[in-house]
Amino acid sequence: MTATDTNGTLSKSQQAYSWIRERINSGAFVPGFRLVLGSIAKELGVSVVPVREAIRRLEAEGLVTFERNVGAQVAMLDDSAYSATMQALGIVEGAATMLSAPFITAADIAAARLVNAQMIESLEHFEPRRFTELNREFHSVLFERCPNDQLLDLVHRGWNQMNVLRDSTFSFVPGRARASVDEHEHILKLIEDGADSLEIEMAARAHRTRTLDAFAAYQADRKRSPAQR
Amino acid sequence: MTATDTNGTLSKSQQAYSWIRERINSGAFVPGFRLVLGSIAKELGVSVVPVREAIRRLEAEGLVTFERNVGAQVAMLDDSAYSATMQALGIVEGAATMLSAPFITAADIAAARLVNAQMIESLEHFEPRRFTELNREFHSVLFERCPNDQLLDLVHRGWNQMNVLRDSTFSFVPGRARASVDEHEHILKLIEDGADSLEIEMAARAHRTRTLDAFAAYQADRKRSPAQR
DNA sequence: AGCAGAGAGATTGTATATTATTTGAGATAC
DNA sequence: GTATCTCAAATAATATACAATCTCTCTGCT
Repeated sequence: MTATDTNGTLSKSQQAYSWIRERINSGAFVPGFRLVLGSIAKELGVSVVPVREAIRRLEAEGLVTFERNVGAQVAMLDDSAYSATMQALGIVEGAATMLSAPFITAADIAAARLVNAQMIESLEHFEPRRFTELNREFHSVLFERCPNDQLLDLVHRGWNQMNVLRDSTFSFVPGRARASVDEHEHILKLIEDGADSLEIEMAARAHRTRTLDAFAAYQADRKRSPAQR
Repeated sequence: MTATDTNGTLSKSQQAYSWIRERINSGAFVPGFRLVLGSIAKELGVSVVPVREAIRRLEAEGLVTFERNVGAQVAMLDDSAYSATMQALGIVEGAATMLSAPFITAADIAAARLVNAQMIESLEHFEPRRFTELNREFHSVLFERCPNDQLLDLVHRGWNQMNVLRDSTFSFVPGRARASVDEHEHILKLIEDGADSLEIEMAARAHRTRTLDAFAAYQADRKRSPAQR
């Protein structure tokens, strides 16, 4: 019964939601792109109401901004918002990792190491998108077993918000990639050794803090010489 | 009320949103209450679409649950969801307090102490709702100066979700109230003394953890003797 | 060059039809 | 006689089409 309700009959608003979300995530709708209700409705072959509802939902998730009587556009995080999101994600994700730790199996760790190895490989021919994918896959192992659904939800939200603007910023420090991979291994080791929960949490958080610092440095550098990117 | 500031022209969906939200917060719409689109629309004198949008927004905030072709009802957190929310809130709020600490002024601390004193007073003639109000007011001082808006938003979300079900659960441990007030003072003192940021964070988090423990104990007790409450 | 007004385009809201779910009555089987 | 299954009617959500309101832009006049 619940199996069949999600199958063929998918509510049009949900359909619209998935459709738009897909485009945002794939980068077809870049940050700042204006989402016109009528156009989307016509393209999807539905009315404007479901589209509107879908957009409202995306707004609540922070993927879309909405202005009264003006319309919606794909969220565009400026540098400061990006930093804030990253910091918040670090806090939430660190806690989720800490809570997950007792439930992470040896198999999980092995899988994570495999992903990490792929990340190292991918450094040869660096492709930002692929690296980001792998990165998310790795981190998933760290927090997916978190027994607190509420917290886990916050983590997912944070990741999604980061994804919104990744095209414009994720390649900001190629030099950071290598260090990132090493930190991954460090965190894995802590979990494997059954380290103190606070230590695990802070290691996971620091992993983001360092990215944040690298970003700030890059940002300052970019300001100094805006020409050569 | 902040009611008439941006209004004059207040979008009907926003109007509906505020109206429903008000009722939920005031307890007029108790957890589990069924929100029928048509009825609300008629009572507000608007069409069903704005109401629907308002409810979708409340759903995104976690205050309302929505089921396809069935309808909406005020969210009802069971014990486990309540615990999870509380734990997540503790984590997020603890971090927010930690980040706020450097910006908290002597005046802020004085104000917080005043609120705390009122909480002690209110213990004489204990009124759960008043106590909850004061509690939120106190905690606001601790995290409102948080420079990270994203994180602050998560804190607010958490508090609102707690509010949804407070009527049914907040009076669960009157004995906890006194300890809570003492912990408040402890946190204030740490901030005042410029304690280590991690120490502040963990003190703030522990404040919630203890409430959580008390709740678990109460829960177990209730299971043992469900008759006498 | 700068301001005013008209018009196009997009959002917001209403009325209405459609679709899905639930509920209750009646009939049949045990 | 009770229980269960089926079918129909009511109820409520979902989607469409239409109307009205607002915003932004482009053009023309001073």
